[in-house]
Amino acid sequence: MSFSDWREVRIGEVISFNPSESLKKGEIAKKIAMEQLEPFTRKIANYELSKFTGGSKFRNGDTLFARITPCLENGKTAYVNILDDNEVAFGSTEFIVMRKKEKITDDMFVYYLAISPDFRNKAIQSMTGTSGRQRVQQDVLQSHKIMLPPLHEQKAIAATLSALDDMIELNNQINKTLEEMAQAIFKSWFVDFEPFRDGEFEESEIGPIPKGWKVGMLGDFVEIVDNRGKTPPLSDVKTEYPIIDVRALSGESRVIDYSNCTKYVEKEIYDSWFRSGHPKHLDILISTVGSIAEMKMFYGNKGCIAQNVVAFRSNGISPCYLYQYLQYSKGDLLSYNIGSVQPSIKVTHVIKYKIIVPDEKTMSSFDMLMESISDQIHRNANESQILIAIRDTLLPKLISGEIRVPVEEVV
DNA sequence: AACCTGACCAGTGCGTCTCC
DNA sequence: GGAGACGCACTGGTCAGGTT
Repeated sequence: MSFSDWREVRIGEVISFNPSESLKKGEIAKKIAMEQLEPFTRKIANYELSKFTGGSKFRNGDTLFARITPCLENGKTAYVNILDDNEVAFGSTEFIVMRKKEKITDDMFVYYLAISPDFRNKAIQSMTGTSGRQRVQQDVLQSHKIMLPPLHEQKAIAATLSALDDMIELNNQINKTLEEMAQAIFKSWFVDFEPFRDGEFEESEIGPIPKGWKVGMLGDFVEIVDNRGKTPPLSDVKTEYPIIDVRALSGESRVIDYSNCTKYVEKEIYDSWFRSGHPKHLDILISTVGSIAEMKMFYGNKGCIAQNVVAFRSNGISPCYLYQYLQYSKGDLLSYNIGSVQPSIKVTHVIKYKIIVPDEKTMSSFDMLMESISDQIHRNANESQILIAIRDTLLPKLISGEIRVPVEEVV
């Protein structure tokens, strides 16, 4: 293969920016807000139906490119595929809409071009504006020159990257289903007591429970690890000891997404500074300020908890049981909010929360069931991290032609 | 050592101004 | 009059440092 069929073009010649679309004021249409874009995620998580008042307009196959700081830097770029054919939707005024040109560019290739480091860096360098609200200069992007492969090779490049994104999305979907299953089983056993219906029940301080079970305070079944409410001296470079802060606890999955961790400490600080210790495998990390009662299971053994995060280490009950219990009780935990300016919960209050503790046999069977689900979720999340790393390594090399994808010659 | 407070930065929607 | 540019306002989240 040669480069003879790749040609130098200005991006504006081969991609339409903010193509004209019409929506009447007040018309109900699908709206995709900035918050619905996840960093470096192709798929759009959600949309709402809303009256059109203004903003960017787009169709299926378009790429949405956040142009305002810090959304752009955070990689908020997405590919629209949640609309019907010929449907026009609208979104944040801070999206640049990028659309393929018929027979010149491929829509999925446009998306991968938009998330390629070269394009993103050009966009970030072009940003101007005062009061800290920097925005991309669209004309700089349009006049930026790239080497464009022929259409059939664009499709091949996009298909390669797309296959990886498909697998990542599938893993996420499987994990979502597993989480729902785990919660449904928990509810059936410990809220509705379905498997124990035929047995004897006895009164407890929070209602009837199967005979032989007990009710206790959360604090009796967990040890608490926190970091004294302070921030340790941080490392200038990425180390193997990330600080897990409130932000890292957001998201639906129980597995921490370490790409949300941006602060690290040196080994020396990790070893000496945190007097109450570090989270251990299967501890449950919970946020106590801001987005309160967000929780994750901690897998592995490296990481430090930030202030406003505490670790619950189960003591005498199964960690998976504790996790499902806390997830189910999230509403109750939120009601411990004492913050006036911003939400906050105190551990000293939360540990008084009353929980049901089943007999050992039940606990152990539940744990066996949950452990396999929990392990699978962890494995899938890990696999996704690896796929993301592969995609991010391949992407700039494919877009620039450093690595070529075999394609059928087209006559 | 734990708790509390307020400063400050980040993230986002909205309103207004300007230009075509 | 419509669309884009751009500043403002508000909320969320982090963190240092004072108080208990």
